[in-house]
Amino acid sequence: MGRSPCCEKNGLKKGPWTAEEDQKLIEYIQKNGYGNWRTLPKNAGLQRCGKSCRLRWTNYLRPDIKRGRFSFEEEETIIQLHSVLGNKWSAIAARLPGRTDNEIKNYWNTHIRKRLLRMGIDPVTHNPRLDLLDISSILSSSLYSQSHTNMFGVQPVVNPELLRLAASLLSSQRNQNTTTFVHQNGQENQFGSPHQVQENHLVQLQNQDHQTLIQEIPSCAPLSNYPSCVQYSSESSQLMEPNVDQLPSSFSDVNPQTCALNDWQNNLDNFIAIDNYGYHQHVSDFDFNSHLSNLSTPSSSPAHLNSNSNSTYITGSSSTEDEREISYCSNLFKYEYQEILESNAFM
DNA sequence: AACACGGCCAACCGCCTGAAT
DNA sequence: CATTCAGGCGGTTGGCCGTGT
Repeated sequence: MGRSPCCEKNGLKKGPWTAEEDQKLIEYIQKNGYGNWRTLPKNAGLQRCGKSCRLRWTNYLRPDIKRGRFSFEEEETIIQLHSVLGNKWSAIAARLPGRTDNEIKNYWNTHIRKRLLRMGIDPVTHNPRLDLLDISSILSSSLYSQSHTNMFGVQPVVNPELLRLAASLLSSQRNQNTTTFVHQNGQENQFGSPHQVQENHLVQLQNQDHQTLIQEIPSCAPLSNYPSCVQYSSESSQLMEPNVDQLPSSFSDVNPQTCALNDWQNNLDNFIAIDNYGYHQHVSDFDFNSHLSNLSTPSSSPAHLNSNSNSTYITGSSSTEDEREISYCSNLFKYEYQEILESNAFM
């Protein structure tokens, strides 16, 4: 009934491959190609099962394998694809040339997953972690304490617990498969369920009269729950739909060591930043230096916000992890912006 | 120096799918 | 239709290695 396990035979070696075994496998495949993995080990003189040979070749010995650390762009791609595809590692790997499903899976589990958890994001759903919701704390903090600070080291202007409660309530509404975004001019738009690619982004803003406004901003962004940026209307003290015409013309390319912020600097008044905890702050009020010093570990040199005649940028951390974290936050802003444009949701 | 601990990742395991018989 | 097989996939494991005590 069915097939028997391929490694059932006695005498077949398991465990780490030796250099000699690798050489035998490489030489055989270079000479004969790889077609029948079951007969390959015998023909190649290897005491391994075919499956072990195939895995060794596809995950390690293949000449087109890209070794070394994942680039920032690769990491972004993985997160984006995972938010759509889930744990379909092979499908994700198919879009990352030179990377194997095994490598991506390992990298997800050891790096990205932990990073998202640290940021309060559920790595499965890519939504804010509602398991952190504590009803009692919500009830006892209806007037949110201004002493809270967020990951950027600044005081938030909204209550994150309330945000999560609102998210929970809206989540139940979403089960009806549609949500409504109220347009600035009163027109209503309908959007699909949260698990569709057209994701909705919950935005909450507390105005100067401490009245809480809750709206949903569609973003067409798998990353819409990551630190993001939408336009803020100071006239009405309400969060309005982004006016695409007033968004920065471009965001400079970001590399792990230098994050150009000049576009932000020129448009700060038009934006409100929202981190993944739901904290809001005018971009102009963001204490980037404070945020960067928080990211820096004692063993690394502190990162700095620098300026020259052309741009403002982040530099200085000797820790690769810090650099990645810095560019991560910055690049996520960029993503949100690009996806707003691409979605045509507001046009 | 010795030990404990945790992170990382190559490799394995079990299951699934589709093709061949 | 049932069985067998090869290959693929995702989850899990075990050992290596760096770091902290």
